[in-house]
Amino acid sequence: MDIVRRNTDYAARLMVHLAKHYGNGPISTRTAAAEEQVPYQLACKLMQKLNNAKLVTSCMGPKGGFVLGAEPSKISLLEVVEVIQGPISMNRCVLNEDACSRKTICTVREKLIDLQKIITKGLAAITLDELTRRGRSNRNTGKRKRIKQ
Amino acid sequence: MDIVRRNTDYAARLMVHLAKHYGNGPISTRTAAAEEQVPYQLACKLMQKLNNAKLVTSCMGPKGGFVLGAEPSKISLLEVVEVIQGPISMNRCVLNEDACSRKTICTVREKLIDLQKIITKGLAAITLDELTRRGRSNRNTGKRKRIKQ
DNA sequence: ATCATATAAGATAATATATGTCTTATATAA
DNA sequence: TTATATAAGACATATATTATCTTATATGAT
Ligand code: SF4
Ligand code: SF4
Repeated sequence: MDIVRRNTDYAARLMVHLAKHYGNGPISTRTAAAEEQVPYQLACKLMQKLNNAKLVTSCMGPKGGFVLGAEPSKISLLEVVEVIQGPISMNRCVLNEDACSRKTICTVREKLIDLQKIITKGLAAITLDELTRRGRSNRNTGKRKRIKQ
Repeated sequence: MDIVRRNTDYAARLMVHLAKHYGNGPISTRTAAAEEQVPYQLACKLMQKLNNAKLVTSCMGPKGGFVLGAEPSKISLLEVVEVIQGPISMNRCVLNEDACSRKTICTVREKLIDLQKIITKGLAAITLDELTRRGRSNRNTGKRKRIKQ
């Protein structure tokens, strides 16, 4: 099972789509879903969730659609993940204090808590803003492979 | 759904148990399962998987059981995770090159690949060895950064 | 006012995955 | 030979995710 689930991936695509068109008025779910290859009915449900969480704002009626709830640079991938699939959980004992009776004698738990923090911070650092920038977004990671032959 | 699944958690407990008794001959699954509060039949299946992966060695017959396949300091939590639940996958496109047709135009994928590497390295850095040491194993006051590249 | 378009909400079905249990076979020390 | 323990895999159950379907509601345009 993937950490980022399919629906979350769909939602991320839709959010990036909105980010790309930020400032140009509402984008209908139908067109966003079509362009981002997300099943339309599913897209509707996902947009509802995002709307409830105020990550987007709905505009009903013809010529309606959704607009980002904030600037692309203010919305992180972590927020999308948490809205769609809930918080990241390294193990059941990490979020739920009394999920495991062995908590007090367990040596693994603390390690997993540390790791979870790292993951969460990593996702929080990815903004929609940078996800709209194609090709040049990883210029400062020292990674540059992809030199065309 | 938790990143570390229940069966993996069980397996980790069993492995830590074996690590605690490393050098004292084989430990039967029955006693390990009882002490670590793992359903016996499930424990058998998990030990089989660990055995196939050479993380433990089986000794059949009475007074038999399992012994770690290597020193506790040589076995990481990552290995246990991968044997029981398969490799960590941030998203389906990360491991499976052709899981998504959008791969070439996707800005999210590279970010997730980076994150996955961090998680994997984090799990690989946790050895059974340190999981046997109880009572605040991070004596250097919680500042465990430096995940080795 | 009416209509076409688009969101809102939630029930339901279909899949996929994970977990737990059971049965039978096999190896080996005592 | 026997008691103990692993080996292997079928089977059943539980849970979670994904997809679809239906009905209701809001709103701009005609
Ligand atoms: S055994 Fe430890 S790591 Fe596993 S669920 Fe319990 S407290 Fe968490
Ligand atoms: S859209 Fe991007 S991140 Fe999502 S599965 Fe496809 S390649 Fe991976």
